[in-house]
Amino acid sequence: MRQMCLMVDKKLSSYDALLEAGFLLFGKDKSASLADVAAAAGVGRATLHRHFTGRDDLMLALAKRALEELETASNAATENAPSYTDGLRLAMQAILPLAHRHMFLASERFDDPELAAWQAAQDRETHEAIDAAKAEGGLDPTLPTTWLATIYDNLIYAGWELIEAGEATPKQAANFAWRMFTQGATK
Amino acid sequence: MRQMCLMVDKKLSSYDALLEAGFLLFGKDKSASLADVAAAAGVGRATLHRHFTGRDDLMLALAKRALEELETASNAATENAPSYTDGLRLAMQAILPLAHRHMFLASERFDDPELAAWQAAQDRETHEAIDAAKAEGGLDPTLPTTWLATIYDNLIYAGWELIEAGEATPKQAANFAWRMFTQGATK
DNA sequence: TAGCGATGAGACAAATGTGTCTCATGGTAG
DNA sequence: CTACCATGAGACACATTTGTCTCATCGCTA
Repeated sequence: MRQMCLMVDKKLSSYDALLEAGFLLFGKDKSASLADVAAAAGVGRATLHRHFTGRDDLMLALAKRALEELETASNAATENAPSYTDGLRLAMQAILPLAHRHMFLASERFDDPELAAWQAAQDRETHEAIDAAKAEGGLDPTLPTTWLATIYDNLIYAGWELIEAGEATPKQAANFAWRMFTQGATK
Repeated sequence: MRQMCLMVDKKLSSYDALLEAGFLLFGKDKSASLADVAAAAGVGRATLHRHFTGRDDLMLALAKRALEELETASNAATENAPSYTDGLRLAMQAILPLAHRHMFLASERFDDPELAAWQAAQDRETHEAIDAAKAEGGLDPTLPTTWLATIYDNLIYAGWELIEAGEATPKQAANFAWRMFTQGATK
């Protein structure tokens, strides 16, 4: 059961190695022990506790890092998008391969105002993009924005499942998810 | 943290009450303790161990019960379906409200030949229905059946999320999920 | 009534996860 | 070189979970 060897690149700092190991192990099993995470990071158990007070603190740091990565990838992909509709497509393409890194966090409950505010801002941005895409004619304006946002997220997850199962390449999965989104959500 | 009172209808047998409690608690938190499950079932901890050898055995029983419920609901909904396409629609409608009962099992690894065979049979049935719907013209035949099956499942989950969030009624969610599926997957 | 079977309550030990502490080591900056 | 700092290893105590066992109780049946 134990991870006996290094699973994470040595070049990383202890802090980053611990986060990487967290994504790796908690992604497989959210109840992995902190000892396993430390071992996978190639650091001692004490060092984990030097950086994080405990499990909750580590989870919170993972959530913030995930949100950070998501935002970075999304912004980079959409900065030159010619339209909001294209922006949604490009963001989906960029986010899809990263989805597995933060999927295990979805069912987690965090009690952190900073994270909550950040997440709310992300949600608002997505909703605004969807509303703008509606105005552009890319999406059916009679469909509630919350419905479309939920579908958008779940199509990303579905695409990742296809990649994970070896059924599709990242490009194929992204194209398919986008096709389902636009064809399904146009009048 | 403990569940001090009965959470499950008294009319059930101990075995069924334990399964109900399992769906309820593991649905919220897959790492809930067996003591909590027993308490929620209104049953002593020893009785749980009289019915199940341990956590894995209980999880396996939950998986089998979930598959059973799924099959029953799906068969009842589709027995008079005029076409395979309609069958997929009716099955989606029937399965959607039950989805949350077995979603937590999706990320579980089972090592049971009976369950594996049963699950494979269900999968085969779904794939056959999708292939038949393609032949009927309801779905784009150039899309891989595995892709469509993955999307079908994820749209069901998305629909359940909408219900859970209070954003849509079961009927609305089912209609929306079906719209996304057919419009997205037709040529 | 007497006995049988299922059960709840609780005691118990073993295993695991967790948080803290100490000590020796190795690298780095002054 | 020397002092400092982060670290790995390991010891330790504590809490939780889990599996087993015993015993008294309750409902039902012969």
